[in-house]
Amino acid sequence: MSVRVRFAPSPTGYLHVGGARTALFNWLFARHHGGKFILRIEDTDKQRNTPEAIQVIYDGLRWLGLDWDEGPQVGGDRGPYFQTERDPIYERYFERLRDSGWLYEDAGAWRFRFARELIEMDDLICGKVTIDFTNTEITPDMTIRRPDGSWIFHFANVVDDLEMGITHVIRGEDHLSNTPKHIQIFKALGVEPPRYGHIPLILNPDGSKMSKRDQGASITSYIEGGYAPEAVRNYFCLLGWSPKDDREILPLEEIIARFDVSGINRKGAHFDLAKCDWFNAQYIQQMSADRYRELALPWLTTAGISASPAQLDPVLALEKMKVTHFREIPDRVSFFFTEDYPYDPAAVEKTLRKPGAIERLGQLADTYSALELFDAATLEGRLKELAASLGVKPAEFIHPARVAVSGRSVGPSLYHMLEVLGQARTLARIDRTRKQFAA
RNA sequence: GACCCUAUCGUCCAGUGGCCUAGGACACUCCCCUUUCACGGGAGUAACACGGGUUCGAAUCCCGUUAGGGUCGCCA
Repeated sequence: MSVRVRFAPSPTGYLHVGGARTALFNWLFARHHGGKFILRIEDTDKQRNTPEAIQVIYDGLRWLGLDWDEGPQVGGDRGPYFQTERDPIYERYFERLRDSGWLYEDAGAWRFRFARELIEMDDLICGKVTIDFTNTEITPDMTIRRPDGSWIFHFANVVDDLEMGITHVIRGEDHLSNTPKHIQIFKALGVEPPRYGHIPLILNPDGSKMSKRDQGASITSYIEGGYAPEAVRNYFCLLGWSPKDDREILPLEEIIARFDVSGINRKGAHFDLAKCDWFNAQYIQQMSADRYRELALPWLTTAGISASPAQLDPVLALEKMKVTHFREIPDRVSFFFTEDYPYDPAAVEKTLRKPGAIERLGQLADTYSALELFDAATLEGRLKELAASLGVKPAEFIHPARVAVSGRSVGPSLYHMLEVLGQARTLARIDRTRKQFAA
């Protein structure tokens, strides 16, 4: 029997990291086993059910690279994939249950009469769990249909999993206590329930339950925060799962090959954005120039910077080892793309106003204007020679030069920065700076 | 409150009875590299929740306690 798993979010207007991680584990499970990953939208809560809220789910999953084999937008022969469109199916199962005596009416609502017995389940992650249904006080019967005819989650969820041929239900631990109830319905229907695996929840750094407002809780915050999806996905994979060999940066193909539900931890994981940031920086460092530019481009465009790949790549390369989030890039490289860059007042005060600084800029410009080869190594050699010949430290030239051409006291390696800037622009910038800050 | 799950450095993981004076990573501190900021390299601080068993031997198995989380809806 081939594996069929599903991610069944309800549209709430955002995609929670916990949900995304659940989707990711289902997806990995499906890909590992060559099965199907199905997306089903549990949109029975009419108030929150908006096109925008559903779009957020699509966007989040697609961003993380979690493509679904069946579901909205891609179709499939077990649809429809929106619960609001599955009424006739629920009706059919409802009648079946009612006619075989499992249901009874109570104040207009329909309730499912639990079998009063012990329900044993063998969870893929938590192991054997037994729930005692013999006490009606502790486990009262369950409503499955409201007086207005609408369906309760437990019922619709079970019917959908059954109808869609779901073989493994991998979901958050918050459903662990619900599962025996679901198994009861499967048994009443005379159907073998799927295998269940409950993954631990993701907690805030302080151990509290992560909710909407918490930092890093929403997938949108990663999309808008300048993260590389492959980095975030890699970090999420390691939240509750590991390859067992201490490696952390892993290519997706390898994760798919090694992923296994039995390797999922039973302990809730505290979310650590600092580590997620580290993954992002690592991925950026190891990224191809094309991918790096591709991810940087939207940020540059938004900042009003437009240039050809040929112009962009050398500049971006200068910052590759320093960037943690793509959103930092426009600010880091802006001075390359305008001659009207601002001078940081603190840098001016500390460096350009230093006695002799402007004069040294003139000496450096003289040296550099004579150069025929304007590459980093030459630039460094000449600057150091110049400093030595005048008996001053290279820093006396380096710092003013940096401020002169960039307006800042921090930035890329000076010589590489000048090489990328080119001789003409370098000399023009030094010249203009000298005039502007001449004593 | 009842029921269920869980319990190794601050955090994420490794560890499934002897290889553990507990390993890796993030974060933090220090050093090196670098006359910027980073990257990189090196070093360091830091944990088996507690109490009982079982065993020649326990982080690993059992019981209890404590703590954390989850579920108890005509929400999903």
